[in-house]
Amino acid sequence: MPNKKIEELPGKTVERLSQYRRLLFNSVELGKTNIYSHELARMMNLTPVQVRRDLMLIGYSGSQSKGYVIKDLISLIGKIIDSDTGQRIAIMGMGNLGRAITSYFTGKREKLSIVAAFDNDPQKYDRIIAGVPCYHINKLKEVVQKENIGIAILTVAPQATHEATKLMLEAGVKGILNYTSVPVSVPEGVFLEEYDIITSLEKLAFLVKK
Amino acid sequence: MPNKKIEELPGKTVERLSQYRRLLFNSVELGKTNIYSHELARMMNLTPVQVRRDLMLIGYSGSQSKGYVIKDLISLIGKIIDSDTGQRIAIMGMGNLGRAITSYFTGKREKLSIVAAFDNDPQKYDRIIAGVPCYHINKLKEVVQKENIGIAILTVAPQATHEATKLMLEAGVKGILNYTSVPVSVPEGVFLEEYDIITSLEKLAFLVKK
DNA sequence: TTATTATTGTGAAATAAATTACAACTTACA
DNA sequence: TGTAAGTTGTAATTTATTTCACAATAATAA
Repeated sequence: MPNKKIEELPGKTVERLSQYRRLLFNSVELGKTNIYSHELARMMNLTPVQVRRDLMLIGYSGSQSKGYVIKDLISLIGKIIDSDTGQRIAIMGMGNLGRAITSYFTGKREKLSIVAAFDNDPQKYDRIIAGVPCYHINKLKEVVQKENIGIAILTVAPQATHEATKLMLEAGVKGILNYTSVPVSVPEGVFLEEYDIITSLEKLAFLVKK
Repeated sequence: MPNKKIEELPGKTVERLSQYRRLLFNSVELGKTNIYSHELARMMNLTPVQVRRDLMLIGYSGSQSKGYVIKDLISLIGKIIDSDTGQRIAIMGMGNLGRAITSYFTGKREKLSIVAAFDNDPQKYDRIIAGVPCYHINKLKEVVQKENIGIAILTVAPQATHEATKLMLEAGVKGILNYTSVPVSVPEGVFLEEYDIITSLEKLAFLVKK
């Protein structure tokens, strides 16, 4: 029976679901049809019980003899984490990192597409970069609304972070993925994920040093 | 009084310390000498009590009237998270993402430096890219040991992830920052941080959809 | 001097996430 | 048939992290 409160899934579980699905795609390509919790666990560097608990939370049941049916599981994870209509994404700042993320990402997910980029460098706007049309930021609100963009990825220079965030929020995006080194704030109802390379490296350096 | 067990700081606290320090550098440049927990909290999108607790955990005390002394705090955070001798880092895979990270990072931290890159594309190895010497992977072990590299950043293609990890572990790195979309495993005593763009976006899309 | 306000420091409680322990089921096969 | 091995599902516990509640302190102004 599916969980009554699927929207209350732990954040960590949601992250792992995304990764399970990716590994399951690979397994399908290798011709597998079923998979055990311990196989998924080993691929992800987790314990089998963690895998089973995550799947329990989304209401999926396997069989004791065959484990989980891969294609059903892929499809259920899709129902839970994908938006029905697809999510449209904008990338703010077409520097090295912006371009790298755009090329890396494009075409990887049917339900998630980067449909616009913004920059204020004349070398960049009014052309197509990494397969995505790049606009001057004075067109931001118009494009975000016309293209129905719900998520923004920030890859601008540190000093431009707050202005970029402000523009995106005014244009109405509901989620921000911040890759700059500057923390940002968002109002109630908007979601934020922040990943900063320097922080990650400093944390690792701390752990290694101990 | 400094915490007896500084090496048992919560991981989240370590991450925030890195970010506090960065914001404190900015504040110093703006001419500030002291700062209150609520100011730091607002800049980081946290509660003041969380800031105070983090500082408590590292054994730093402020004053009720003046708050915290910025330069002392910067220096204490440095003592805790920086390695005395500095940490040397290698980047594995000089594609778009590898180059973007290298250029973004270079020179940002005195105690952390990217000193080598590895790739197996003849267009890339045996030259300097983004300011860093790039070697063929058959020189990996030699260079890692000679350069005393303790941390590796993985930015290779998905299918190369496991081989890249294996080589780095054999060469003796103690920390891996994995930016590929493939989960990796590390043995006891090696630290791992994983950040995958697709997972982050899928998580955001899930949150936005709710 | 005393009350008021703003701050830090921290024990205790609440919340989030991972792990343990084990019941229940299925298959293989002695 | 019975039992051993391997699996899933989940309650209970443990661990990690955040938040609440409030005591203590310092500065300010009545």
